[in-house]
Amino acid sequence: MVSTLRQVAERAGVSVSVASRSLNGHAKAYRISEATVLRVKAAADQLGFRPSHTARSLRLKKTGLVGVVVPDLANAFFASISRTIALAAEAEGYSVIVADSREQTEHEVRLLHQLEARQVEAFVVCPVGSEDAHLRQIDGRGTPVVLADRTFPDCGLLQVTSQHRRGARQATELLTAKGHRLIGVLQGLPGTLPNDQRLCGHAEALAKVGISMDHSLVAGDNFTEASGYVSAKRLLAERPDLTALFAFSTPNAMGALRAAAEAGRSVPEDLSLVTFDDCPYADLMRVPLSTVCQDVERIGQLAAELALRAVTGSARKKTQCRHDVETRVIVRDSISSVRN
Amino acid sequence: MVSTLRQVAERAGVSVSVASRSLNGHAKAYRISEATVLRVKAAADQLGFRPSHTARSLRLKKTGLVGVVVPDLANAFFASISRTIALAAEAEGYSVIVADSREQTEHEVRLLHQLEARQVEAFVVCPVGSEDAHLRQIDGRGTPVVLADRTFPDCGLLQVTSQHRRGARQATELLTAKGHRLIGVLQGLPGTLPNDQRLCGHAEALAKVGISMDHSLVAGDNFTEASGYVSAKRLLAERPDLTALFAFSTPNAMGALRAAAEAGRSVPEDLSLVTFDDCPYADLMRVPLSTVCQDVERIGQLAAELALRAVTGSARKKTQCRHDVETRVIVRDSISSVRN
DNA sequence: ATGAAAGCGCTAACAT
DNA sequence: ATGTTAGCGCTTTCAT
Repeated sequence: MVSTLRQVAERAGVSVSVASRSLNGHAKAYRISEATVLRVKAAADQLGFRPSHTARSLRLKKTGLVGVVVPDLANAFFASISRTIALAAEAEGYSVIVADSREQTEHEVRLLHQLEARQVEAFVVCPVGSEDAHLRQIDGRGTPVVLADRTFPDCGLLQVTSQHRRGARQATELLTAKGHRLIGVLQGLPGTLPNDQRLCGHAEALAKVGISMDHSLVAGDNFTEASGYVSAKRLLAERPDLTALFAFSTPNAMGALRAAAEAGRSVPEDLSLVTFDDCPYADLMRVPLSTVCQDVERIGQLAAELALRAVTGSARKKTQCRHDVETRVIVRDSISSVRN
Repeated sequence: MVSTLRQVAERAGVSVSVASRSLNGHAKAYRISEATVLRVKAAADQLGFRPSHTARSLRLKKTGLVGVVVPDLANAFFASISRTIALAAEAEGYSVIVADSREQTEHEVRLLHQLEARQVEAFVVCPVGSEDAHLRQIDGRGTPVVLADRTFPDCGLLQVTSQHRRGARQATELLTAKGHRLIGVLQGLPGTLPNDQRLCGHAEALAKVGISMDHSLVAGDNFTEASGYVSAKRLLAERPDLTALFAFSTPNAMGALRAAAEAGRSVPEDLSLVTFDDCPYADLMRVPLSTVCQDVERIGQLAAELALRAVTGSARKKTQCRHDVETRVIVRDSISSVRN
């Protein structure tokens, strides 16, 4: 704001158009003389000229902004995703506006609209809740929306998530291989694709050892620590015969750990635990959890690419709108064999 | 972008100014009739009108943007600060652009300039390195810069940080109270105020029990896990008589934990450890660390307030440009008594 | 090789 | 009570 293009032009003794072109590297395209270009550039940095991104955005109808909306920026998973997106965006000259929806749809909607008014060119959102109408609406209105992590079944939007079913199957297999047959599930938000796919995977793994899933062994209503704690507490009380728990998120698992401690069950001796997704310093925990961890970097990277591509790219190819990133099994020592 | 104010005005059969005023609540100030206002509003949402924030920014010379630059968004501490700032900013109608400097001054400078060009109205930065010239320069150029966490001695900028000296004194006292006299220090980045103040606090606590600080017991060159690991490794090898370690950050402490394990020293039995700042799920770690933890929420909140105030507020009051947020001692069990 | 001028969408004097 | 108009700072036809 310190100085405008016009001032630069005046100082260099040229018109604003020449100044603009010189500074934007359109010099040769407009056959502007070398000398002039130099003169303009000199004037520009004498004045400490910083082109107004705002004015440019208005003129070009391109803000160079990407909106990222996550449920909780303090959660390592979302912080990491945001970071990756920020780095990827930056590499393409974009900036990222982050917004924290505090796990509430109401906020999510408000923030989305706010950012829409700021004319972000694309959204990456890790949605809360199990409704996607508002997201589809925004996308339909012209700002591409890519969903990351928490996606929805049958939703036309671009989506990046993990191989939940396969991952969950592997997780449960870790348990069944050690003889566990009575496994409690601490689920996340029902109705979301990650949750429901993990449920499928779990059922598949159980089927392999000839048992069918008992829905009374599934508890929980969100990916939060509170949900994990409450449901583990309940499950452990109602079904003391459970030998293992499968937590659908790190916070769920942490809640379970606390509930287990309170119930006097030590992990892994009296209770095995496996979780979906990892957390920093997991190996330094009292109970290093065996887990099926998501490739957060890759998810963020891919989401950023899709978002940026949707902006610059031509037609939206509906082919493969969902990307399932590979998960990785990490065996630590939260699982013990069932004693017969 | 779908529709402009002009279209709304046309549809409502009024001029753009009336439309603008009606929509912005300046109706009564301009004595616009109730009926007109209603007509305009109706037209607006029939058209799904979203005022262009870009155009408004240009006109008002106010972008409503705050730039947040942190060394590593995946680090829980910075993620948390960013979150708090985002929430506080949002409450005032501002949005936050986050940028990750990857612990490198070079990137920090580049990002800062980029955001400056975007005309963010204020910065909150957790700086990397021990140079503040570029930050002062930006502030001098008109965009208020408030430093959070990593501040610098004698730097005219607004700063929010913790009571490092007092906190460090308390941390060391936790150790000396248990009889520790040979304490290794895993420091962060020398030259930064947090680091140097913590060193002072440490020395003070030692002085209280009649010993003076031995600088050969201080190692480390950054707040990273790598620095903690390497320096702990070295210290433990060179001075096997050390009975305790004081890590200046969570990553430093985690590095120390790994180094200790490799050196065959178990914490707290063969080595006590205290750290500055906390981390999520600290109580669920194998060794729940005693710590002096920072009030991240408060730091973020205060930083956001200062930044927002600097924008809206009148003259920059130079009085008290540094805010030292209280720390809190959390005793867990990483400290044992020295056996005599 | 350079300039004049239109206009992106909005707000706020300044008229009526 | 409502309309006209001049910009905000920039890019880009369209002239010359």
